[in-house]
Amino acid sequence: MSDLTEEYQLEYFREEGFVRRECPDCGDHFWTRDEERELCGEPPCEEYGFIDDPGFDEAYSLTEMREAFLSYFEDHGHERIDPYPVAANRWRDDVLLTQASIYDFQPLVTSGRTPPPANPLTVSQPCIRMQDIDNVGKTGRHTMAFEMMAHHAFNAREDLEDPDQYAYEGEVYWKDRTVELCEGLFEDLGADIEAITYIEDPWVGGGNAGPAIEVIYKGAELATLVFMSMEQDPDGEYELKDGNRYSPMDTYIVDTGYGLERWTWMSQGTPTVYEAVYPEAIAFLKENAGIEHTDTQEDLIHRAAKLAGRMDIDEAEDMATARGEIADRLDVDVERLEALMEPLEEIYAIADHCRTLAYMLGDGIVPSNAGTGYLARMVLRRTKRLVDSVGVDAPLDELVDMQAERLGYRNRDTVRDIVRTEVEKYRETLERGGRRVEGLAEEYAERDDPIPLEEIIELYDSHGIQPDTVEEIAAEYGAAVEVPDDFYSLVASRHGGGALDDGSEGVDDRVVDLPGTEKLFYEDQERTEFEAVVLDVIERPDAGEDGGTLYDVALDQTMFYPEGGGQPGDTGTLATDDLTAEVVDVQEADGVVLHRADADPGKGEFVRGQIDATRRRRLMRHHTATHVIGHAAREVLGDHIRQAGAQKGTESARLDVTHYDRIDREAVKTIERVANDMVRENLAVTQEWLDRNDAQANYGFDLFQGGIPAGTEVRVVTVGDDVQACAGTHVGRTGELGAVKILGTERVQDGVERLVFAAGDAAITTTQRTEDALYEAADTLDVDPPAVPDTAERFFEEWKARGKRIEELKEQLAEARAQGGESGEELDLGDATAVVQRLDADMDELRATANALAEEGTVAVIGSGVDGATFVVAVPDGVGINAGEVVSELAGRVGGGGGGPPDFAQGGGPEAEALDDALEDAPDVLRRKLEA
RNA sequence: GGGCCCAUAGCUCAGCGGUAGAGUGCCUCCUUUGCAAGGAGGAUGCCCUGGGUUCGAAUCCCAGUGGGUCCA
Repeated sequence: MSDLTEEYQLEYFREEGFVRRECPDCGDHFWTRDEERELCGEPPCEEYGFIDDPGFDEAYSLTEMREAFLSYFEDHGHERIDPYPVAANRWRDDVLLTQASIYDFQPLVTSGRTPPPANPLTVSQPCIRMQDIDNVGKTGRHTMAFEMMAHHAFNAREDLEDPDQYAYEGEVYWKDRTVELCEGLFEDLGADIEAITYIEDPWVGGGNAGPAIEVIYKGAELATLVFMSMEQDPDGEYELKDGNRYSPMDTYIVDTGYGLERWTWMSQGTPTVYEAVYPEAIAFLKENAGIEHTDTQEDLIHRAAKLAGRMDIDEAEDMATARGEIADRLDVDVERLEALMEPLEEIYAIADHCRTLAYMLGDGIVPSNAGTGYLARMVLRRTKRLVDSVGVDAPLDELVDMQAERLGYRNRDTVRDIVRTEVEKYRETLERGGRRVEGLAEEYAERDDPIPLEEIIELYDSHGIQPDTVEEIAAEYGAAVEVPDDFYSLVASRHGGGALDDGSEGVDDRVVDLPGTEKLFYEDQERTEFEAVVLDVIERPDAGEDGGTLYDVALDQTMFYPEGGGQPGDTGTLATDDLTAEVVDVQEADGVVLHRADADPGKGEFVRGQIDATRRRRLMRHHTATHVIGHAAREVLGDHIRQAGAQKGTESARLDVTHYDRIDREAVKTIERVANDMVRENLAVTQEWLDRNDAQANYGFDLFQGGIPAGTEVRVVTVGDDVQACAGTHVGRTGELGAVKILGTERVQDGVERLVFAAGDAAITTTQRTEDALYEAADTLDVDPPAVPDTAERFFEEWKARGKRIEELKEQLAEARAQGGESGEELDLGDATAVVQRLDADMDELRATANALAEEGTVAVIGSGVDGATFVVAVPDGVGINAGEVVSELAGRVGGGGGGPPDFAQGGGPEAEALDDALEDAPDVLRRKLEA
């Protein structure tokens, strides 16, 4: 077994006269030009040495520093590329947010399947790390949003037998050049390169690993140089810090990260990073919140900030303890320090959070209850709480907009609209929650009990109310609340970890060995017949719907479109001279199209393929219509509209789009109109294979609506102004759609709306179905279709009025019966009288009659033979008979049951024929109950 | 992607197998006529939709629709 020590013996270090040392404090090995140096230079071994003593020649703003970095690397042979969105889930499904520049190139570029946009390249990539959220503002150095400046080089081993297997070849540069470039940058900025230390710190992550170097200057880690060159391998020769074994890869990648904010901070030497990065925002917020400091206070803040930078808040779990220690060192009162620092910390956090929101919303993330949208919602709500707590009265959308403007976003109106909508939603949630808590607090305060933990968890988990909010409100009502320290892990335990089902079917070995199928459907989308050779037939382990055996037939070429991109696979037939096999489904695995058929045409046979042309045409129309609808929706609702999913069928299709509000009827009609304008213009639908990096550079990230495909080339489908990477089949011109009809919308989740629509003959069919329903309703009401709404309303109103009238009449009837003589025979029970009567009416009438009798002071036993046998028994006040018991006994005789309160009960059973017998026994039952 | 919660009068909600309720708003009258006035009376419900269980469902079960919320 070997470790990575050898990997750090750089030619560059030798030539430049570096020495390798071991830090006596932390034990790390590092390289330095300074022979006298003992410590590694990284906190906590050493302190920040740049506060009030900047490490570069000049002070740089964020923008200036970014430009200095990018142009330095441009001057040294790197191509500058545009940053990617912060929503990393737009090109990979394993993460939500972009947390490092290398995320831009995972997994397709790093694995060598897709070429990088340039090589070598430099980028300043906006990143968001939610992990640090609690530290933001407090430590002086943590930010949630940051830009990772980077230079990357993608190398492939030069001694490979088959260099073509990767999308890039040969070595661009490796470790020596990387360190040299890094040091050159320091020199350019006027740093004292003698003071830089390079700490050996092997990197492991996501199945890859390699040597890495932390670059420390004046106590701050300014860069990390990662040399990704190994992959996890049980038989690998290197065992690394995660306990796994690794072996070298064919590709090796220079992955660097330079924190833009830290470099800017270093150049200014301000007490905290925030003052260096957001000077305008902080000045604005301070003024708005009315925060002013005397010179002595200012001095104290300055001294406290320096100490805050030294504290490792991650380890000092408890903020209060950390604060206490700082107060001790400064020899001031903790309360005084806290009163001074807390508003400032909140303002720092607000500035950072607003920038985070600007990135998220500007890049098209729509707040939601799921995915990245949920993270955006969390940040927004947290920010709103901070803004309220510190007393800033500027609307949140304005604060976010300030950052969006600075970052150069163009969709600022939409961003503001989203923020306003979200703030309003949050307000409603708080209001709802507040009422709920008040109710609970009152209840428990009355009983003098503390509000149980279960309730607190329920309030948070189901209603989104923070425990401290509950405490606040509860205190007003004098109710106690106990929130344990591990509250949030208790909540987490409520969400039992569901087992991940990995949907990967596992590709059959025989399929892997087959050559990729030639896809004829891209060459001519109108053709429906073809001839092919059967390369292999694999019997499916699972039977078809009717129990018959199914076979996966692989051909050398095919017209059958395999399921993909929301378009179902084609159906049709494969015929030899001897038999015709029905193709019920078509899938693709590893480049091989598998025709799932109900018969085995025989390996090596010639087959004539015929696809179901009508079905295919409908699917094609719906696929093109999906692009048209998506484009129309974006035009009508805004640029944040993106595809969140799609499914095409023969009768209709659906497109899920990201949107922060319900799509109302008016918007639906407008989208429908715009879509049909596109149809009437009869736009050409073109399909071409383009170099992916060119296409991405031309059309931007919005090109990829339905996921990111691998490869050097992408298939691009253009419909008018709409351009998308798409592998599906399409009609030639939009005119072939005939008409597009939106059938409805539904909310899939918060922030995602589903548009259901139909095109062509399907649009006609579905519209006719809706019309049929209307005509039928009109026919029933005996009016013309346009009169249906008014008539329906009138009928409904009348129906309700009639119901009320009937109620009234039943009451009157009941009273008349009770007072009139027809109320059966009276029965003397001694203390009271009773009436036993059969009255074939519904339950309402029975109840009314029994009540009326009871009000007259008579015990009432009424039985009905309508719909089985039912009884109602009413007992006046002061009579010692339990109505429930009487009913229970009577109902038992008709095969049922019953019950109710002692003064009024009802019941019944299915045996109507036993009703009269039961009523005859009723007087006996009453007497017995009275005696009991 | 998963979990949990909710749907009842115009509004806010209670009721959780046995005659649909409260507060507020609304209408009428009285007392008054100043800042959330007081008193008396009254009207207002497909208890979200569809199935099921039951003698009986607003109430229990299942599905759907609409909303809320937490987690990854």
